[in-house]
Amino acid sequence: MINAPRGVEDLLHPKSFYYAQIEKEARDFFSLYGYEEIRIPTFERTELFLRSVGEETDVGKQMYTFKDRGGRSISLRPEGTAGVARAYVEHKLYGSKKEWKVYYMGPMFRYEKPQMGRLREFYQIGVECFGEKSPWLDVEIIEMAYRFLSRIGLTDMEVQINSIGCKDCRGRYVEVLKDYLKDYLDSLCDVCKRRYHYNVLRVLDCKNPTCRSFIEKAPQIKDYLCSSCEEHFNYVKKGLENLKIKYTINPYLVRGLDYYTRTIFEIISPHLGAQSTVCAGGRYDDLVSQIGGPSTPAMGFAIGLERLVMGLKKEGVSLKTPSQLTFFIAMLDQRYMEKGMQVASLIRSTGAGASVSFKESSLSSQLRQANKKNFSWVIIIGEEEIQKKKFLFRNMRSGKQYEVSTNSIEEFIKNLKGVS
RNA sequence: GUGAGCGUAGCUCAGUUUGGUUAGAGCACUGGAUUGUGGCUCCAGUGGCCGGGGGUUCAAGUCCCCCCGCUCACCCCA
Repeated sequence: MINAPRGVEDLLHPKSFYYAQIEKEARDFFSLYGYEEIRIPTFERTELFLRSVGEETDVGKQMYTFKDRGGRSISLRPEGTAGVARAYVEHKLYGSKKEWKVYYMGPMFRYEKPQMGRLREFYQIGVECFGEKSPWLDVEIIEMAYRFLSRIGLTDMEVQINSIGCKDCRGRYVEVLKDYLKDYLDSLCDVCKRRYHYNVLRVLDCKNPTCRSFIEKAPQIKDYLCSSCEEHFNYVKKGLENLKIKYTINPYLVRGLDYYTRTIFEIISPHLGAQSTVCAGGRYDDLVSQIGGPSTPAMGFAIGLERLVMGLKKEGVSLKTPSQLTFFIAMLDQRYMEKGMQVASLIRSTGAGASVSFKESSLSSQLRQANKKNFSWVIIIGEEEIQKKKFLFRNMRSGKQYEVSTNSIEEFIKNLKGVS
């Protein structure tokens, strides 16, 4: 018995249905904002991801990386943004002066130890816009994420925003923060001691109570933003209020990567444990230049499907399967299979659903099956029906039965459709 | 990478503390009560390498060791 590798899962119904439904909704909804779908490769040159995440060493270790037969280093995409940015540069879309608005969806891969809401293969839906620096884009994108999640049915959400400034003002802030923490370095937790050196901003979201007490009194980035970053952030806040999007400013919200600039945001679904971020996004004005394109402002977000579905489940939201006219064809003997298959075929040609009972079992059992699976109608085929050249249509809601002759089946179904 | 918890029927779990005949329940499935009619009820039945291997013992689901897997948390989080 060969099991699936660690950290991957089969998506069975109803989860597969949920994913499909959410993806369908995403296509419809994002297009209302003028976004088009892009399908990017599931693997890229490793270098692309390494360059997009910066010099960070830990991150590279969490990728599925291998050499192809030509000796090139290839990695399965750990996220969507880098690939989209690469496509933007490769197709020279910056030439057209217009902003480029795209969405994508599909599996991502990270070699991590699986835990709640975190798998090695996981699904994301993402949105990116290139070539627009206006804070109003930030507002629209946050709105789009928020409204999309509401539309799917998530109600318990918290929108958190923050500005981490640009290279210049963040650089200054990092120095100030380091200077402040220097005196407490010995009291910080072991993890923060390390973070102090390689990514001091990460100290800000440490959960350790002792660290927290120092963090609460620490200087905050909002007081160190340069005037244009501050102005940008003010527009974002005002814009969100204008659209009645409730948000909280989380001064400790940070990002591990250094291509992020200015606005960053997360949408949290509480009661999802340690992995409660359903949607994370932000502005990344430095990414395109980092991977070799012309300096281009950009902003986007990604939604994690497993967490979204978990959130829906916790809230008791269920996405309804569209009610469909469905027939279950029960046979009293395998001899009538040929007839049964013909009837099923005929029914499907009218656009209604039909399932044939393949197994030989009692009529009781077949009706039980049909009931369990929520069929609205059962067609019974037995000796009597064959003799009379009529089929017995049983309505599973009312229990009423109708004799329908072979050549009036289509008409019968047509009438049913008119009613339902 | 670190730590903790768990692994018994298709599913959810009891039984493990204190070793003792043939390993249980509920749900699901199949049949019957109803010789061709579902849901409710009742009766019966199918279904287990008790995660794998080794050890202790007259005897191991139960105790000991190793391995594997799952889960949660930490780390990390694009």
